[in-house]
Amino acid sequence: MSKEVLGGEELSRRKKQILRSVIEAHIMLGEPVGSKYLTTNADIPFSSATIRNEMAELEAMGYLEQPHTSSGRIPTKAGYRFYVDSLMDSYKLTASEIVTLNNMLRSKIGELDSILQSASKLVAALTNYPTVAVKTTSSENVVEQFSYMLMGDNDFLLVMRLSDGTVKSKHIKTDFSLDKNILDTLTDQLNTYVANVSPETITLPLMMQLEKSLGDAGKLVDLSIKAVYENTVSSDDSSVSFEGVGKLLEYPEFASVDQMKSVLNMIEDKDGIINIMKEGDADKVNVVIGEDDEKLAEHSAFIFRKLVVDGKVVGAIGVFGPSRMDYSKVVSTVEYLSDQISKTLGTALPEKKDDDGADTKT
Amino acid sequence: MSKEVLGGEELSRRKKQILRSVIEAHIMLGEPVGSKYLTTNADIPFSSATIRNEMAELEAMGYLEQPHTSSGRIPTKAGYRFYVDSLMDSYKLTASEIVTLNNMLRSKIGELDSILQSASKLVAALTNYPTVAVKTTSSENVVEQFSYMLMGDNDFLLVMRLSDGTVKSKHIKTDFSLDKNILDTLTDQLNTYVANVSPETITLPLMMQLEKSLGDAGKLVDLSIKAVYENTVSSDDSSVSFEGVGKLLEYPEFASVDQMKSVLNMIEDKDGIINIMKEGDADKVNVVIGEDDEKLAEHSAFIFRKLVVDGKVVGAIGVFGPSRMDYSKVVSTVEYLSDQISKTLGTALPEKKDDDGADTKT
DNA sequence: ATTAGCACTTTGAACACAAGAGTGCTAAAA
DNA sequence: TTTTAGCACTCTTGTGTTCAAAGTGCTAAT
Repeated sequence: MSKEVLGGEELSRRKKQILRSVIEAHIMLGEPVGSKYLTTNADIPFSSATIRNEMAELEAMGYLEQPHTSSGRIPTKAGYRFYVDSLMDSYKLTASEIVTLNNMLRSKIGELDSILQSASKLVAALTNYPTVAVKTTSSENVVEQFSYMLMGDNDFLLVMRLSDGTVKSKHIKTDFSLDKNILDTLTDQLNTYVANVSPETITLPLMMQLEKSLGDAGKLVDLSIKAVYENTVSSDDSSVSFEGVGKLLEYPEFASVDQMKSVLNMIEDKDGIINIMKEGDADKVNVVIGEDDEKLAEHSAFIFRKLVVDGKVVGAIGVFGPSRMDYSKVVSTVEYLSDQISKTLGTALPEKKDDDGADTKT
Repeated sequence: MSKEVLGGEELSRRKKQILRSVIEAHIMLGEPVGSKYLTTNADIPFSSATIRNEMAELEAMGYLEQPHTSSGRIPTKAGYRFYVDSLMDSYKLTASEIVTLNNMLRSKIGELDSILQSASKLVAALTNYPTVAVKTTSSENVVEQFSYMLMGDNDFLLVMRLSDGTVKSKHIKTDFSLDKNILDTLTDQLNTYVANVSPETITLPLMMQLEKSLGDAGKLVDLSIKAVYENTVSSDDSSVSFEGVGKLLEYPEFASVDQMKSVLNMIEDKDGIINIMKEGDADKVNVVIGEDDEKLAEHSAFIFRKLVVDGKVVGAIGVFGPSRMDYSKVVSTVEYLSDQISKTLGTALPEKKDDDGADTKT
């Protein structure tokens, strides 16, 4: 007769079985599930009355709830949580799903942006839930290497390779004549004194010293440092993009104007998404289940995983859906795909040379 | 008793007045407007009966329609069209609106991406309709200049400046040792033979000749040309982004699940948007009003203008809303803003040098 | 410990009904 | 000839009622 509320106490084997059946049935049907349904459709060798008793207890423990006095039970947030953490089988991706995923990766080799885009399209198609792709800009970005392209007599392009692998450039116009020598000197000095240094530590004395030592090119130091700042410190390049939001409308819990409203708000509130994702662990698939007090809207859940490349978090990929979503399939898909992406983008040199070593383009 | 259907025939002064009043009232209220409403709220010096007669004729002519036998009239697509083309006053932007717009432009000088983004946010806020920002990639993009950055002993970054001003790069790994000489030779040759050439005209013989003449660097020709292709021909960089879609829910005609569905579909169908925009004139604000047969969903309208910089269409900015949207205000806002953006982005060199010649970053 | 049975609650669909809004038309007034 | 008052008619919308279905909790029997 355990009646504790969420006491962390063990559930009997039978309770687990019933909880699990309720949740899986509810994931399938989207409707409250009653005792009778379970007796006929799940293989539980007890009568509806027994199940009713057990469900009443599961409700008291906080795993189930009733929308109103007389309808079946639906899982609470705690119920889903328990399911995800302890009850759920992990879904096996089918061979054809794996093939699809791998094809995508192979064809779009190299580019974070385009990988993210096709990955999220693909996951949306595979899971039938909308996906979110996030590209983060690490705040500790520094310029690792400078270079230039001479354009005319009076302008050139300062090219910077950042530590996250992207390449930025800045078009600089001058009021004096440029030549190869001037720019060689400039980039040499920049590579020596400014590369690999956090922009905050670039001091005025350093800059003045650089300017002096550079002669003609000195006039360009100021502009160059500005360019560095623009592309590291103040660059707000992180992007959040959605794919397949329309799919939500197929799920009755979102097919109301109010629900739609909150979803649209969420979509437009990129910071909200980023914040949720920030709090996740970097080395596993995170499952956030929404409820009243949370950042996430009620009846919705968010499954995501950060993308780690060479030890750095470069983005994340996630799936948004109703709280009754197909956790096991989504978790497996996200897990597999993000692992592969991380590997693909890693610096590991190609083992064999039949594959060209293409990589990181901006 | 003219009873032609849309005969292109002149409407009497009184009919115009009534049509206009109906449309403006409907834009305000969002509901069918009846004869009685007009007698009391618009200053039409006739009785409701007279207005009823006129409205019946306007309906026969195709400018108005009744949702059902006994409710007021609402404008048809033809009605809106006539209103936009002939009846509408142009809205005067208020001083504060102009100030807001100009501030935005000043602060974000230089960068198409970020200008588009803030512009669309601003227009969404100002008009209370969602906005669309489109960036197009001109298909005649060619690489104008090649350069490189040596990274390790076995990899380097091929840097390309494209004719649209953007800079792209590709990370290339090799299975032999690199040095400055090899890469200098490579980029020299690329600049001589491949720069400013449409990628379609790069033939195999040319490539083979290049490979031969380059010695060690020859092995890199193939990869380099591949990089050129990736970034010009097959680069699908045009982007469509929405801002403020949630606002639509405030308008009752969109506050239904079905309507939402079609809107979400539209948002996800970037090509659809691009196609609609393609057909617009480049030198004016275009107003597309949706109806059954059109590309655009019923009850919605789309107002947009292309952004022309130095004679090239680089993008577009548009406003999406219900067909009863506030045309005059939206048209004015879009017009003003897109004019200013086009000017701001034009090549005019900075007059004074107190402003650094910042430009085009990737 | 389990189950059959029953009374009870809630939902949701179907239906009827009244009120309100707006029309078209006719006949009178300007 | 043009305008308007008046009236019958239509359609929508909201409300109240009824009724069946689903599912529960509890008691008593197995």
